[in-house]
Amino acid sequence: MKIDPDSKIDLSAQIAKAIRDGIMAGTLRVDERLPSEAELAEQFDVSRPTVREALKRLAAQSLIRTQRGATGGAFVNRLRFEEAYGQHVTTSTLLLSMNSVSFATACEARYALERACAPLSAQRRTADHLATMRAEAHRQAQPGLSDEDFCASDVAFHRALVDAADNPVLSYQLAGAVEAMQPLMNMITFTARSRETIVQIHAEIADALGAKDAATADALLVRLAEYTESLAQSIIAKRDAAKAIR
Amino acid sequence: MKIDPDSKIDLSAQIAKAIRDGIMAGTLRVDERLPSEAELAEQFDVSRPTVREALKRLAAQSLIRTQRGATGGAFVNRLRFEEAYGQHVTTSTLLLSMNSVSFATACEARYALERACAPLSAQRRTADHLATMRAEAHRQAQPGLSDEDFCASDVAFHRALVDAADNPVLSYQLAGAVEAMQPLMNMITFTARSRETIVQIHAEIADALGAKDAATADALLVRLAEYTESLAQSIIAKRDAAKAIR
DNA sequence: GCCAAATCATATGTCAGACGTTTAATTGTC
DNA sequence: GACAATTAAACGTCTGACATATGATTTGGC
Repeated sequence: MKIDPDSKIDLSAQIAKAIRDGIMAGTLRVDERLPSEAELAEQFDVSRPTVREALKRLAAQSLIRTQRGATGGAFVNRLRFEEAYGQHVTTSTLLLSMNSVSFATACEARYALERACAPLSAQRRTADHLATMRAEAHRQAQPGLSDEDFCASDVAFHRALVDAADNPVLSYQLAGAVEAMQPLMNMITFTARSRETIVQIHAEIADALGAKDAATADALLVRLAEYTESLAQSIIAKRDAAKAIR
Repeated sequence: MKIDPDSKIDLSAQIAKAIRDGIMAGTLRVDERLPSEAELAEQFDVSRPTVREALKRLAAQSLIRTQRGATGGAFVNRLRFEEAYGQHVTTSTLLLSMNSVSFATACEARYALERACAPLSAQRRTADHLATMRAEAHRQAQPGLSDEDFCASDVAFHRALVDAADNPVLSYQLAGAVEAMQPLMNMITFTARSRETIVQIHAEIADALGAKDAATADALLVRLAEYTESLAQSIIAKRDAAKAIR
């Protein structure tokens, strides 16, 4: 890849792209060391700060890691699911908030995806997953729990459900949909009765998965989706009514 | 957010985090202009190059955009689904290749997710979506098509299927699963007969969606998943046999 | 001869200052 | 009033330097 100094695009962006392409094409292998900043600067015929800006771009995407010292430098990073999680959730959260995605749309996507992995979860869930789900459900029944903590526990419950499918690709893709919804969920104030309903469904889902009963789990997820949706709608209705009075 | 010069972490990473937190918390709103690089340098008590490295990190995630000139500067970027697509696909592709995710695992995730949106697609598909799907299926039947082009058309077909669900959140999350599988699919050499089978199923899927028949579409996706899986397995078996001879 | 400490070399992290380029606003002229 | 020249602000890039971390080498002592 050549660098064009007269391009409209930043040199650092062009250099970052060139290196990224190399990583994606396999020219640069995992744990391989890139040339030093000084060498890269010479190769691309730019200054070291420009090279550094390019490397920081790649570091922001976890494509490389840097190490100081004598044998240091920039290394092609093995991208792991756990690392990518955070970025994916961050991006998804911002996508929802910045594009004013409705609660209904996000909710629909989330439950559609969860239902997709429910059959696999029913088949493969371990005792560990069931224990986590039951523990979170139990936690959600505690009276003193704040709305925020309730939502956090809700996310943990559903994460366990998804992870039970034992497919890292599914877990990764769903993390964006499930965790990114938390800010939207946080806008809901849960009454004691609504919590009771949710906890009840959660417990039944855990039971269904425990019995490897995919059909029941699916039906329960549908119920949960509908209930969550109706809760949100009543909140929105109340808010609109309050606004109308004002 | 305070910056700690004695921290083990790069100053530029700390500054990037501070600004990112501001964006996520809503302190910095979309299209709002950040202070100039010189002002940021003074605020965080670092040099301008350090600030610039931080800004490049954020630019790599499309969280900000920069503009030159008198009224230029760094602006909080409205993250759009279309922009985020590319990054998501890149990351997903690397996750698959760097973690040696098996074809079976990726395939399972992909079809589970596609099945999740099939009912919605059956309900909401427009004439446009159907036309795209039929056009791609027709293209896949052309004799001279290379394996690579066949796979690309396959991706286009499934993208249309997913987009037909008319839920941007679903489309976004699935893009990672569907498009990231392309390199894995490219490793399969499609015989004339296997292509015929796939094209046939594609055509039937389009018909089922045209008839708003979710159940049939779901069954067809299951068949397609199983067929794709068996194709991959026979390829792997052949390759292993060839390896055993050597 | 072997182990430990001091030294060295290398590479990243950070800084200071400067110049070029882009772009919008201002000013000046006709 | 419209158009052209000037100006100022801000990013993009470069040069050169110093600080700091860290593995490798050398040195010194036993």
